[in-house]
Amino acid sequence: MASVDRHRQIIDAVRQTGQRSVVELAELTSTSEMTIRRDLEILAEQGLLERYRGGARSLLLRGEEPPFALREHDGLQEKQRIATAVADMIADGEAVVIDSGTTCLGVARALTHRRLTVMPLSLHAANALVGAPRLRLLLPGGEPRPGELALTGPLTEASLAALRFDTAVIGCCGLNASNGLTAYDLADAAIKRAAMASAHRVIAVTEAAKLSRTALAFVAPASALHVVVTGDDAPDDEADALSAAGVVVRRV
Amino acid sequence: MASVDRHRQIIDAVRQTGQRSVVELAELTSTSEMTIRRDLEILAEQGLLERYRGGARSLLLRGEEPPFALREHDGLQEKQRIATAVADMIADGEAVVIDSGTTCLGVARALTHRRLTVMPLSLHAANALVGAPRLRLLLPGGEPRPGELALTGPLTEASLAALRFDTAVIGCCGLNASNGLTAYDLADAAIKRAAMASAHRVIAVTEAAKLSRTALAFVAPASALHVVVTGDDAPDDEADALSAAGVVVRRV
DNA sequence: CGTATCAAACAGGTTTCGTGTTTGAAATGT
DNA sequence: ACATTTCAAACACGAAACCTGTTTGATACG
Repeated sequence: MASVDRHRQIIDAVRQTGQRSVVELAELTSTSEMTIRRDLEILAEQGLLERYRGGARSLLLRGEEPPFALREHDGLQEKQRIATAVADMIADGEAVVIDSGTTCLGVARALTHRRLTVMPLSLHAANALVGAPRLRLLLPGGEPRPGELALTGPLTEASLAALRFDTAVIGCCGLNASNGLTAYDLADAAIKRAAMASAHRVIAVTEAAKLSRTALAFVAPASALHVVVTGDDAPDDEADALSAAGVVVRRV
Repeated sequence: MASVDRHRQIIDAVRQTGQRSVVELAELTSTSEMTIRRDLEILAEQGLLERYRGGARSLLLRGEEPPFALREHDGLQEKQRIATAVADMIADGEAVVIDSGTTCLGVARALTHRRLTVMPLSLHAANALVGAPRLRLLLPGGEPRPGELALTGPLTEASLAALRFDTAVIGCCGLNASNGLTAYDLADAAIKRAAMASAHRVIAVTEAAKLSRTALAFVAPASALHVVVTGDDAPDDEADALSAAGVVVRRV
């Protein structure tokens, strides 16, 4: 996993100053310039940065969501704990809709060997679940957003509107009692709302860090959630505020 | 690709006599019994055969469709030629629905770098198309059938019913003038019909071998097709019969 | 026109994967 | 109950794939 670390190093360096030269990056990572060029080519392909002659500039604007490929390796343990905790809350035979995002992908993986009906809202989760023998996999229609592979659009909303689930597992980009559940992407926000409307019980999952964050698109007030599963280092005041809004907060 | 060939050898041997012992297969492939056991484990996982102590028995019944993993490596060149021929028939800007199956997967791959709106009817094709920069990818809902990953069911039909395409690329398990277009799977047949109904032009793709075959589920008469693209070793009489039904036959 | 940057090709090193062997455990048959 | 067969796990070996650095000739920029 040496190359992955270097990629992250490059991304961070480029984001820090907006742009970096190939020579700088080669020095920083103590590799050859050729390796840096190959890395930049890969990262540019993923849309993480823009290549120009002699270097690269960042495409990650402040306040924007970092891309899936990066978030996937962040806080793995916390996500794992959250995922198993959520899996324990779901009973065999239930029909579950699982939102897009890395935390929800973890939940999907934790449900692989269960006997359930599952509708994932991203192709990442769908791919993780195909072939699961006891699982009934139901895919919504829609347009997969590049990278994230989250399904959005009228087809997705129509698919959700046609179904009723026992539980919705919703990810979020920001969540707190005052601003409610928020997302970076407007289309995503609409889908989250639709998924919540189609489910009897709503479980929100989020790393502790997101409790102090608020994203662009408002999805729903905290009171619309039944359970929030988050990390064990979630601040007490936020947890209390959510509890006061009638939400069951589970820190794992 | 040595192991792939051995797997095929094993499958063929097992299907030939219904079942084979581990010792027999080890001798036949001139490998160790341990390797055979590992192979059988893999193949059993794919649902290609059933393991029992000392050997394995075939699960491929006569007249049933061989699984995706096997067909994928069959007649690669013919499929490639068909795929490029179909791609040439499609103009930039069109909206295209692409059926499931290995031949259609080839067509999807051939369209990767085009400027089109594409709705694939299988997750295999969907995965091949995500990340294509100029492509607008539209996914139908539905339940992915294991292995094939073909999307079927009411959600799929609803997605298709809501849209109108310029071209439908349809695969088939059997096709000839007298029995029309046929498929192995009933649910698949319904989807093919829905896709054809939603498209202005219908292109059927099929290896030449399938022109002399007829599968269980009737989809549509040959006259419902506008173009058939097939291999260059397609028999003249079948091609003529299709032409007589008003279909343009393209042999590549 | 000179310099910097780049992409392709080659070579070395490392890692991963597949295979074979061994060993002890489990299952089957007598 | 015992002997035999079958199996799975562990280890070791070799081949293939991958990553990286260097070289070289081409291309872009000032």
